[in-house]
Amino acid sequence: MEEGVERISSNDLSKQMKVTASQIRQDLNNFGGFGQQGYGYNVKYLYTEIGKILGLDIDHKMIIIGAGNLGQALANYAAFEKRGFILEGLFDVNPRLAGVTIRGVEIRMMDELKEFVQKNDIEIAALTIPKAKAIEVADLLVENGVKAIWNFAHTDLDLQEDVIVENVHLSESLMQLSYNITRYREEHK
Amino acid sequence: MEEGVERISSNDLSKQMKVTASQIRQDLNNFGGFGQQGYGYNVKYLYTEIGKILGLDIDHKMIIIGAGNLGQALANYAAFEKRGFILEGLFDVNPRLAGVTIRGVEIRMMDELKEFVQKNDIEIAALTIPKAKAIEVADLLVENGVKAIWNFAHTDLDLQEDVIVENVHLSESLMQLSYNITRYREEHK
DNA sequence: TAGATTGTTAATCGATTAACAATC
DNA sequence: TAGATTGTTAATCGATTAACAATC
Repeated sequence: MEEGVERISSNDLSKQMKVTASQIRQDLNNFGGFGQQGYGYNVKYLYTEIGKILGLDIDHKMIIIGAGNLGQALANYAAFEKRGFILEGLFDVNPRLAGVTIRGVEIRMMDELKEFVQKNDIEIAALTIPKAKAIEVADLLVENGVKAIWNFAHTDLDLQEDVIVENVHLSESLMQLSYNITRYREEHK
Repeated sequence: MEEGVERISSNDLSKQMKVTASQIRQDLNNFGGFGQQGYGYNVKYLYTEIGKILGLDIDHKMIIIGAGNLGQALANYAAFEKRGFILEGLFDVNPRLAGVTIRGVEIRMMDELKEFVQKNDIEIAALTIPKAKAIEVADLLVENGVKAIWNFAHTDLDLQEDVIVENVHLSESLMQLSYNITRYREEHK
């Protein structure tokens, strides 16, 4: 779309994405028929439809718990807003951060969390706090209506099954990298 | 191991990990036989062996390019050292950061990068810089001996196939979460 | 020796790929 | 109408699960 391409075939997509054309057609058809025989897929239309599948056509109110380096990094990442993720607040325990704003969003203290979540109908909470506090904060969030947790804490959360949890465990990602280095070395020695 | 458990059966592991016992045995046996009939798996031994498979028994020299919030968050995460990932340096373009240290590691300017990588035999580089610079910096790193890139930039790197790339695309993770919210809603409406 | 539990083979299941009729 | 390319069915492949003989 950025390159101004108007239509694309599953075959061309296949080359760019390094998956088979068959799989692209099969997968897209799980969600509906977005193409047209003899024509291919209209890029703009496909983009919109995939956005709908992913829920990017709807706004999601979000807060970040933990305004340390990682929390601030997330808050500064403007592209989230573009995708419908609206940052409503940041929370931390550090009183030095009270009232500081990042991209216009205020950092609040943890004792305000409960009321804030209820009043502002927060849907998603990003958890960038230490392991020790993560489980209890997650419980509090869920009790007060949060539907999904984006979990950066180095622990697994065991929440009721109607709560969506998306884990980002950076140490696992680094171990995956390390495994690939090791495997590559063994295959080439 | 943290709970002082000495031995464990594939069946008990299965319950904790939410995969079948069969799969645990099948998967472990891809890498060798780590258990003993009638006994199960020795927890400490299994931990060590999995560490070896992942390459955690060997030290990996690492640098971080980009000392913004995300780069600093990574640098502050001490648990990496424990797993053998040794942070040797941080790099940034911002002259205000020159000479600042994080956990004893100095932030250097980008013009020192090439020489530093060569002299210090850097194996892994974490890339926490904007998209626009990522591709060119990745090329420079690879030219000077870096074997693996931990890529946080919002772009895919197309490097020679002997370079290991591990992508952490946070926006994809957030879209996955959004998809799960959407899917859950559709299943329960 | 009896019981437990692995390592491994065989059976099943699901996901990927190939093929092609439908249709723009 | 001819060519292109989808949507979809059928074939293949690989991964997961079940079963059980080996053995601690």
